[in-house]
Amino acid sequence: MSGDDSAAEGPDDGGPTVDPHAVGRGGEGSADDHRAFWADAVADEVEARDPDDPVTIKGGVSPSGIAHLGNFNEVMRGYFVAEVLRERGREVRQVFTSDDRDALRELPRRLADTDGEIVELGDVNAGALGENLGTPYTDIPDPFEDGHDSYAAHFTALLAADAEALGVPVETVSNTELYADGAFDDVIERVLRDADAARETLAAHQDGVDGEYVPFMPQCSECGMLTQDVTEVDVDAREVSYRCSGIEAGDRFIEGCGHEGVASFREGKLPWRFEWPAQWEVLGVDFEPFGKDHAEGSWPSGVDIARDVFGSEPPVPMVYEWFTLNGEALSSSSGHVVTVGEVLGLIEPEVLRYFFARNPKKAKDFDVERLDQLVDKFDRFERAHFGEESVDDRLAALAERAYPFVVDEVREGRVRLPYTFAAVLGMVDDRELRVQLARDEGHIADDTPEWAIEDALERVERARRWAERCDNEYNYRLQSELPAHEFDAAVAAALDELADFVADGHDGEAIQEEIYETARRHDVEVGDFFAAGYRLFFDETQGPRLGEFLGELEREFVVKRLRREA
RNA sequence: GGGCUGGUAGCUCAGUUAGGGAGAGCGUCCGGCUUUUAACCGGACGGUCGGGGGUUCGAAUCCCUCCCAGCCCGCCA
Repeated sequence: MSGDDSAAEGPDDGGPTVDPHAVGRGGEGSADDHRAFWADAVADEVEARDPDDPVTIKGGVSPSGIAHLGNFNEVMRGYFVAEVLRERGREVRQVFTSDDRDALRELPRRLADTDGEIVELGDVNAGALGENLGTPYTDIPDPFEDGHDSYAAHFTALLAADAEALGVPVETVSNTELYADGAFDDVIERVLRDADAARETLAAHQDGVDGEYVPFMPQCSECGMLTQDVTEVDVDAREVSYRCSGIEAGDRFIEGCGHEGVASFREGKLPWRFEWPAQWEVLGVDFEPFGKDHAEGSWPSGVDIARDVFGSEPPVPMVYEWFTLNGEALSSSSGHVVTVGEVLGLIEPEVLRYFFARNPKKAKDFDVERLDQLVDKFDRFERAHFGEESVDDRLAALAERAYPFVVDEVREGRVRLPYTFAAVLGMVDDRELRVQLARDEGHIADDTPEWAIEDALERVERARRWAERCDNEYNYRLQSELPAHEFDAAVAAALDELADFVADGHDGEAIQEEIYETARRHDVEVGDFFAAGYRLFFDETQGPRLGEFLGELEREFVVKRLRREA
């Protein structure tokens, strides 16, 4: 049978809904079934299958390089569904497969070291890495030589650390270990014993699958490369004979060593189209979210392979749209990435979890320059949950339902400093000064508990880092040393007079007023005088509201600085 | 070329599954905080809901068509 004749075998044949686009978008039920939170709609779908406990939710990626924010869709989309199911009394196991028997096919332009810091390919031994093209990630030495067993182990460890930082209890599973332990033996046997049926099923979805096609890729015992050149299959002995002839990688071909040998089922891998449904089978997967790249190719073929070859039902699927980073596609290989570790340096974990709680069907941009907007949105979401802000019904319903899954603990009385205000506070280092400024602005009250103040100040450090990273209009620092600058006579005289005023002891509001007055008395443009003030304290021509700011600083310091003495 | 998804205000998005008021935040502008300088408050401006056609008493929402973007249609994952 040729692939073209099988168009009628759509993925919707003979089973429950497997349209991956439909799930998470709501059901076809009555108005009562309408869900404010997509994870509830997905959980409905999972429970409708009446799965055995524990319900298993899977995600997975190849550890091909930096685990970036986009990869965390695999973790976070599953996480929310897991949490919803747990709340409904289900036992849930969330696993994440590191698809680490995949072969390195391309050298990524950028990598991440043991601390998650991004480094360029040139900073590691790229030549040594390049010799491993075509070899599974678990058989490639860790380029950072930091104690991990392999390239795969290095990057998988980073991803696991990021998941933990986000507070997601996910169990990482090494695909290579599943093969090595024989977990795949039975499914591989089934595939190869009925290779014709396997071929036929796959051919319906993929061109170029002919009678020669063997759905197993042995690993060469000499050079470690994977090969597609299987010369003989011995299903009973559970081994295949092969010739190491090399594999395709991207748009080129990597030559093998030519060795001819025999590999067991544990010494190789299934091609992806079979491996994915094999994972469902072996791990008993009930739900799996995946990116839109899998929606049209791998998913429909996986459904048919699961049903026709393995005789089992595929999991509940859900397609998520991809994020962009600053308007452009994330790409591990090109290095246009941001890691969870980096992001958590800029926003709180709950804000990032909120980012993932939003509609998975819509492409979202993660715009670092405008993180303040994301944080503002989270703050609104939080206030909506506590009924502290009137919002439209939709958001209110979402906030009521989803908020508890976004935060570690639902706790009233939290203080959230507006992000840009937190960035303003980041212009000074002194903790007490930050607190005082926040009090003046009304964000902290007399009866605000200490824990809430501590939590609130966490955001200041992050907003400070954001201002520095973006080098935006909040990236000012109070200068501890007197900036070198010459002022003209009128401005100098005005500054001296303002210094006297401050020395007399006035509050911030009065100082603000006096700045205007002083400028006028000396026939200095108000704008120029402010600029002089910003120059003295920030070595810039702009800054935060100056009078109030100076009113909070140590008086002696302000006076001396205005007199250009220190 | 075929298929799938998306396109709503300057920006980021909600609303589309189930037809009925076009919305939010930010930005901008104006005003307030006793007198331009970013934090706080109020108000205004702002959209042919990608274009066109159709169904309907009524369409951002349903149907058709076209345009644009991403993805898939690899013995890649």
